[in-house]
Amino acid sequence: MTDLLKLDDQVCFPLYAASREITQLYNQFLVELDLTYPQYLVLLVLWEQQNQSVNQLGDKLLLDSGTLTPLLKRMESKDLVHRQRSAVDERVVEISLTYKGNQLKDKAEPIPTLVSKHLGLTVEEFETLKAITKKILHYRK
Amino acid sequence: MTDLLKLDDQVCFPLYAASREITQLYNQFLVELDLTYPQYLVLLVLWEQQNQSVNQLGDKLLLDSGTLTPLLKRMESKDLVHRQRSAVDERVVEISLTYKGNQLKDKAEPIPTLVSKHLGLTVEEFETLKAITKKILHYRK
DNA sequence: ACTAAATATATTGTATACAATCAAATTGTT
DNA sequence: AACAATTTGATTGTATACAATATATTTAGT
Repeated sequence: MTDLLKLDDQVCFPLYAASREITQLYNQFLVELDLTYPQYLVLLVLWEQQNQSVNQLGDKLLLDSGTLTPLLKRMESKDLVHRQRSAVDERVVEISLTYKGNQLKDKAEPIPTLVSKHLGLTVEEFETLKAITKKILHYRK
Repeated sequence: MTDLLKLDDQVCFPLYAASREITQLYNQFLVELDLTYPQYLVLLVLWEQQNQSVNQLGDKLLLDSGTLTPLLKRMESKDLVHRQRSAVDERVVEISLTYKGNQLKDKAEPIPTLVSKHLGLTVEEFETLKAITKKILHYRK
């Protein structure tokens, strides 16, 4: 039987390495926009819905406040987002896009296509990969 | 047509999130062995071949010295590995397993199976995921 | 109204990642 | 041999990740 502890037989390692690989690939394009991949993800979520709490962002990106708070502060210092305490509930911090943050959407538009081309996967492979990784995420709690 | 910038349509985000998810899952089991997931990966490689340079580890794990050097020093301080300059080439640092690092293999053996069960993917899904992520890694240069 | 529990974010501490730079050692060429 | 180019790790600086804890606020139960 195969050795359970052989690096080459594990699924988790290529997944882990491929994830880093793609992040680096994105970063190559994002550096022109002075963005990192996680910052770009925050913008994706905000472009879909202008105003969201830290909590809502964390739910969608599966990131906790220990990651998001400093990340959002860096984005605020780059004038990409506003951070403001909710008047209704003082515990909530509302994140909204600045003009600059909004404007970046056009420049970001071509990036997913560029990344896809670099990866060289077929359409079926993309769909399969998306389906399986989403299935993994559904088993969390 | 679909919005290219919708989070839910991107492949890269579920891959990124699933990778973090699996790392956390591994860490839940590895914390008993006082290991992190990247440290466990280093041990995987060393269990296959007792003695390797930092460079060889980096080639296999696709990590650079900026990550590996401090990681290996932490592992050295936990008495899991030895770090020693090569006598043949003084630039090379040879990493070898300590007795303790060797002994951990038995305790680590059941972990991949436990993780697999938690993920709840079929055998076909595992194989497909492995194949696609490995394909992604082959496009690096 | 009072107070315990729950919620939302922030902080702290540790551990990756990785780009960029540096330094030492080795190799290749003349 | 002399020396430029290459190789190998280490270092520095910045940016995630995330567990654990802390703090402020709100909600719920009596």
